[in-house]
Amino acid sequence: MAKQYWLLKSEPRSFSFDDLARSPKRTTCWEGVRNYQARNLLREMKKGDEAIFYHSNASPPAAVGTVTIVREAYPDAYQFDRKSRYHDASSDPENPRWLMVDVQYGAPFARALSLPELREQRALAKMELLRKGSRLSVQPVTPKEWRAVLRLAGS
DNA sequence: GCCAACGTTGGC
DNA sequence: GCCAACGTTGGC
Repeated sequence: MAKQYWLLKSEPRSFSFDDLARSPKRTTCWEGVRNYQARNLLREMKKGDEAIFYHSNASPPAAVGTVTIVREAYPDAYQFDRKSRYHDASSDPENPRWLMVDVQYGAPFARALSLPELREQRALAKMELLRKGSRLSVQPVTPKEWRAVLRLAGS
């Protein structure tokens, strides 16, 4: 099975790429995905896959580095935590609705790639991130797009 | 803060 | 099954 590539969005005010660098083992669980399409993509992730770490709701919004999937999808415990903003009262513990993966810090880009700059790239014309109205927080990235992004980042 | 795009909910 | 109302995401 060939390595797959992904893009993960995070609001830096909640959890930034630097926060991941400072996390124990430079690893975190990717909790809080509450969208079925995004969840289905989490389920397809394989250990060793890589993802672009993207800062949404930032100024400017930007791709800032890479992470590696180090644990494949497992139930997101926060869905059963009444105090969590990710609590989902209608999820059945016998058949958990929401999943998460673990990701590990990979490499920072030599420079952040802002959303406007990404939009200028012809090689990225069809990238999900750049589609009008795209809101998915977990997105597939083609190998071609992956290479184009890393080349642009000078990585 | 505004608002477009999208997903979900729930009445019918 | 339709669709209006509502909530969320996220760029600007």
